[in-house]
Amino acid sequence: MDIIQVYKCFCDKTRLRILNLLREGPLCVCHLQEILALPQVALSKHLAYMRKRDLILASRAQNWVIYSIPDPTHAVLEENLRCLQDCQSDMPELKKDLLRRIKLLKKIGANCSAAPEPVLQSAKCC
Amino acid sequence: MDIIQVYKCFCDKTRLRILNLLREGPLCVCHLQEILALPQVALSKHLAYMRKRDLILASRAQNWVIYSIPDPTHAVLEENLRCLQDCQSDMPELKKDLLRRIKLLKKIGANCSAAPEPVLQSAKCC
DNA sequence: AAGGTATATACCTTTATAAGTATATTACGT
DNA sequence: ACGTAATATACTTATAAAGGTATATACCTT
Repeated sequence: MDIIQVYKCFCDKTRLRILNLLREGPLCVCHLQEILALPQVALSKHLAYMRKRDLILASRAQNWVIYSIPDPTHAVLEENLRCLQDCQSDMPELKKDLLRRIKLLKKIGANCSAAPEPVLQSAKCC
Repeated sequence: MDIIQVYKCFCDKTRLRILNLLREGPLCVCHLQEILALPQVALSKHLAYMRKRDLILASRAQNWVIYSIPDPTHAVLEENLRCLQDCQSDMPELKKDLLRRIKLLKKIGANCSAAPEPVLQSAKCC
């Protein structure tokens, strides 16, 4: 992993918000979309950007794509993901996003987040 | 300090090399130039880029401008500067730059690096 | 096969960045 | 005042990135 590419991923607000969320656990695109309240295409492109640089991992589960942070990761990435926690005060969005995440997961029963490859039986996302 | 601006500074190889050097102590532009073996204008622009974002500090000493990393700095910056040490293996240039720095400082007597505002009496840089 | 939902890609436009050449600025020595 | 060294800025060009609109792909349900 190229550390410059890691920094490139971190130098955009939307990507920081995405990483901040995935740090807590996997999420499908539609949930990210709901939490971040951003257009689908914007999200999709930022996700592709980070996927291409190996910061995040996509796995398809039926109709949905679940994004997550791969487990054994680079030290720089690890450290900066950890930093995101301390940056909640610098970027109020981060804190709000996490609250919205909890709220959403409570509402839907935490399916997506709990398992990296959830078994979804209905046509409803989680 | 805006953490996104910190990451923007870190996502360029030349800037990483500059920060890696300044981490060890202040340096004037001409020494940076000698160590990094890059055109003056390139250096000057990257320094301006980081100066504008408060990552580095410029202080004039006679004919020279000494760059340094301000002392009480942001946690994210602090952490990533520290990370640079561990990234020596990821980016071999970093290690080589530090060696060239030592060599240069030995040659000139470590003037620039030792004092943030060195007293230079001759027209020779350090 | 057909239609719907979820996600990704193509294409366009605007803005940011990087690197180069030339020139300006600042401070020094004479 | 003049010349010179050190550094910064203006200008140009090329490339990357961000956001938008439209469209394509993948999978599911019927």
